[in-house]
Amino acid sequence: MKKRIVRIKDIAEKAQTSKGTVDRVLHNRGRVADDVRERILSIIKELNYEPNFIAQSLKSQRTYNLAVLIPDPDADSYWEAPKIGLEKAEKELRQYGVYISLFIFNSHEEQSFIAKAREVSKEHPDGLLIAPVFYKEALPFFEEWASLNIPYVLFNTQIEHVNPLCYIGQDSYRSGSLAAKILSFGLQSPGTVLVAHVNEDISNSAHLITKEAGFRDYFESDKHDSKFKIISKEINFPDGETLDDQLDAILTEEPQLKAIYVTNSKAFEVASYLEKKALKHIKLVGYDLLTPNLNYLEKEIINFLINQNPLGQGYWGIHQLANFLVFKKDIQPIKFLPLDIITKENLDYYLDPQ
Amino acid sequence: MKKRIVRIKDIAEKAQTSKGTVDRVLHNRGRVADDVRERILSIIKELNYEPNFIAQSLKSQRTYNLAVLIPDPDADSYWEAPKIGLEKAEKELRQYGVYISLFIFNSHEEQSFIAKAREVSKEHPDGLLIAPVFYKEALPFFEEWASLNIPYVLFNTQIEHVNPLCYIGQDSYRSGSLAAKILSFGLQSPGTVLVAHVNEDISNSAHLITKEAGFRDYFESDKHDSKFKIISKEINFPDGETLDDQLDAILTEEPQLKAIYVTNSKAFEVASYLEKKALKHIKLVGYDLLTPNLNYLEKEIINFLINQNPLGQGYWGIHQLANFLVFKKDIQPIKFLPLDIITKENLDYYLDPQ
DNA sequence: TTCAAAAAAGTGTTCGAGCACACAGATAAA
DNA sequence: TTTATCTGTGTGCTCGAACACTTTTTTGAA
Repeated sequence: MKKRIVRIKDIAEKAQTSKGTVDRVLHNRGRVADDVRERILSIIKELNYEPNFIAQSLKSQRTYNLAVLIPDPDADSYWEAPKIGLEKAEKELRQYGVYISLFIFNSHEEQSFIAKAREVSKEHPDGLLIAPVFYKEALPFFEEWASLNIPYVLFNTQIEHVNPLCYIGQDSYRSGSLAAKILSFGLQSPGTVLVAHVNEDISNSAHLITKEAGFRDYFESDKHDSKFKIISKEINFPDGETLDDQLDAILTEEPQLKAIYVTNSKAFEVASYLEKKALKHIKLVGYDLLTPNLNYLEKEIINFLINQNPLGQGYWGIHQLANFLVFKKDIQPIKFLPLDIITKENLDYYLDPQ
Repeated sequence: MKKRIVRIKDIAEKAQTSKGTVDRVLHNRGRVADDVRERILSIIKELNYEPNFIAQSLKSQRTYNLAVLIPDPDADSYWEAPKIGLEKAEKELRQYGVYISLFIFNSHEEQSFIAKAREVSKEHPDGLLIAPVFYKEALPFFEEWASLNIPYVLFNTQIEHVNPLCYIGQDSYRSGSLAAKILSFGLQSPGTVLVAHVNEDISNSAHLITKEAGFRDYFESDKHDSKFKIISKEINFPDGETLDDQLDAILTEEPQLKAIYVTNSKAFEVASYLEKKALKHIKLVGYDLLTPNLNYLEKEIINFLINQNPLGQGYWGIHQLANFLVFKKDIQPIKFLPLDIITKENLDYYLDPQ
């Protein structure tokens, strides 16, 4: 039951040498006679030596400055959750010398992003966690950070053809399929299903396209034999106005509308419309546990929400950087977070996880 | 950003005394002159001293032997997952001196449980994680362990009127409501719904009763105006036989059967029947990600599974004991794990969590 | 054979907290 | 006054790994 913990000293004794030499073998520092190196290496394997992480971190005392580049949570409350998550991770990791600096940009101004990204480069952090909402503007910086040897973790938005330490977020395609599964479970009679992209610049948001593809493919697979007509719309409206007119138009065109899938966290905008018009029979699925969404989930106007776990994204993003920098663990290049299905009945457990 | 870490030595210097004295104040060990104590205490507060946990655990070297009392995973594969979870926790906590001893009993023999529970008492572990499937037999032991000052954590089955350090598991009532919510979302036309307790001694399983209550209350709440008839049955059959006859009988009696809710992990037994008889229209919801369940989830004969997260129960059980014993944290008496809704599309993320 | 340079191996200090022990000064008992 | 006892305080070693520094051994050129 109690495995004796193996120390460097134990290895040294068994190899009839000193801890200094073992240390040199372990860290490839300095020269060691080949036969001794071999002997030590085989003993390390035999005894299954694992460095005492506690002693290691007590000694080293080094600190890790991590930068975080995210949109302003005050402007879009979606970003509050990642911030809470990464602050939680920082608290847990502080004793290992991990510190976080926030670089907050305005999610509506590319220039603000660029300015903050420049600041990050200037800071030379040991690692970076970034939500690359401005795809094109971010590209040159990825090269810059790579050449500066700053490992970066992407979250929220997956980007191809760059080489992050790791991506953290959801599998968008699966996410779309899951939404389709839920809605099709609740739909018996034939009708129309709407995929709504609300207030989102589709050209810069590949992941929404991917969600739609997952959604459509599910309904178009053999088993549904075109019982449902899938349409998709971009619905954009300025601050202070509503999407009532646009949804009115859609409903006139498609009176058989049975369900709506909102591809981002703006389901509450649609829910507000459905409530106003008392359209109880239209099923609604969306994303994210924002307060306005939760209100409509409680009223069962939104039937299900899929949790993208933004808190977890921030939390795991920092932890992945720490796993790499502090704990020297190997990092899987993609960490997909669970697609949690949330409804009124199980909501509580996802609001303040762990 | 970087707060300088405060050491005992810093406090000692500021109080113009030695670290030994500060140490005595911190641990109420030995005598210290009142004025010096006051001075040190106020400086500790002022500098916001927090002991360096890493140095602490390096020094102390003390080990914690935790006992785990669970049914045999080889006999009921449900118990494999908790075992994996607690082994994972042990691995993470080994560097803090945490060791686990397993006490495995036969889940069909009370005597085997009693024998193993006695062994636990003899071992005098520093803490205990227990799945109290034999309610009546366990009661006297809880008193014994309390008097031996062994903190114990319950998981899987919640028991009233005993005083564990904490309970880890699901809110059974909510769990039943959630199952009802899912099924009612998928049921449009009126019909009968069956609550099936498969191969389970109801008299010793309060949590299954609670699940049924949550399920019934959901359907009986105002909004459903008795569209559905809820019946419940205990279905028991010996090893090697099937429940075909009993389900045949139920279907003859209730030809309008639209959905089945299996209250434990045995949904696959019902699914096997539905597949054989090609009863595709009957919706089925059950618990737990056992391999046979997953097969039927894949085929969509089981529509949804609710994950009781047995792996997480083992994992968090050990972590709660460590939080209490090693990290001296306060423990909430109940830790409800999320009610995860699992379907074919999001299954992957729950199979090997974290 | 000698000796300096290079190679290899060994020693000792450090990180922060815990704890055993040593030691000083005060007080009391003989 | 001497000796014992009690308070209060300070010192120094320990945990395991990292790393700077020292010492020993080997090598090869004169």
